[in-house]
Amino acid sequence: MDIKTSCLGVLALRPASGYEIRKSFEEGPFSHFAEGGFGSIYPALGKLTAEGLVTFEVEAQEKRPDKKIYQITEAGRRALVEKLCEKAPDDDKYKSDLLFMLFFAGQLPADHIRTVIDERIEFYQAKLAHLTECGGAGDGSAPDLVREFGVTVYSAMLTYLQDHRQDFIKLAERGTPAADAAE
Amino acid sequence: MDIKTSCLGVLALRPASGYEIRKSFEEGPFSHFAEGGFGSIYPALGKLTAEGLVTFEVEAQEKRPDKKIYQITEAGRRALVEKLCEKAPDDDKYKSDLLFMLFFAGQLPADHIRTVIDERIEFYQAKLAHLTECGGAGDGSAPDLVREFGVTVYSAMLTYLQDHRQDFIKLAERGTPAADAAE
DNA sequence: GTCCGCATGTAAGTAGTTACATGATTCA
DNA sequence: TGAATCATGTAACTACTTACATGCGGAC
Repeated sequence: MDIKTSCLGVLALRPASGYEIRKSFEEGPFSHFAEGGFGSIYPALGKLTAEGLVTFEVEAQEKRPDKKIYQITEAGRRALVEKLCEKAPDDDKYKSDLLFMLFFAGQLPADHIRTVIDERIEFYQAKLAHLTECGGAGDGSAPDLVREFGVTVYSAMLTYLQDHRQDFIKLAERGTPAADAAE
Repeated sequence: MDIKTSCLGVLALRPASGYEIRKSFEEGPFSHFAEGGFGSIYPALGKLTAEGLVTFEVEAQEKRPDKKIYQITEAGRRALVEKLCEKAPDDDKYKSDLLFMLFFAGQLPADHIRTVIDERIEFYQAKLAHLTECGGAGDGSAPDLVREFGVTVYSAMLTYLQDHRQDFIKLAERGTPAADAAE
């Protein structure tokens, strides 16, 4: 999702500063679909303000730059709904750099394959742990259902990687050219 | 994966023209991780040629622009391996516009939710059909294993959507604000 | 005493998308 | 007759990333 809509999404839940928006991209419920650094968030908030989709209040702080607390406006909520109602493109075309790499497992060093798979397994385990622990009580709310989706997908990928880790490593050790079996 | 590496990946399997590379982004085994239109492919091939990573031969055609058949060089193969050995970033952070939208199911029209979910279910079914029918014979090659990964992931997402279609539609009908249950 | 968290922002650069430009052939 | 496939490419634009700029306070 584009950065302006992502910011609007976060602000639809509660007012926040640019810094807090960034944090919620990393930790909160939005960490599964949004991303962006300060270099994109601050300009985005500026544009949203200019368009009247958000407003902000300055909270003075000692020894730190003043904090700007952004709040979504009614127009902002309408804009968010409008954006979300635009026909969803074929986003979830599953584009994965890991898969791209594994496709060429036969031409790559076995050590590299092993390392990357193990790192990814750990990553998925951490994601799942996070999703499970901080998860809602299965209350059927939208955020909870979306969380469950994440659990489903990450579990599937984790299981697959664990089951096929050895297969990929063997391919790398043997050196099987990917071209032979390509469609 | 960036466009230059994607092109190199396709050419590592067989020589191809820019037009054919585009097709393989849509249909071939690369359709799960690569994408890009002519506007990015042709400039990328130009740069790869300048860097000596690919070469091309012109195949004259009547009544059509001459076809340029690109071929990967040894340096190109080395560059591909090098690129694939660069530490894979946290790419597979599962970023999904569908999930972003469903997170706000309570604020959106039920019709929209229904349509989008149904479209996505069909999309996954088509993907799975394609992966199953044109799939390798379970020969354990890298492309085959990667195909299997695709089947695993798409199946998981399909099942989830089918199981929770009604839940999301009900949320939209009732109008449950997402904010209430947010982390 | 060095790194991390808090807090904002700008400037330059990269990479990719979209629209345009051209044009024959084949299929419905 | 209209759309899709084949075939290449450029120009303008959009959007995002990375690096820079500043600086206190607290933890290790």
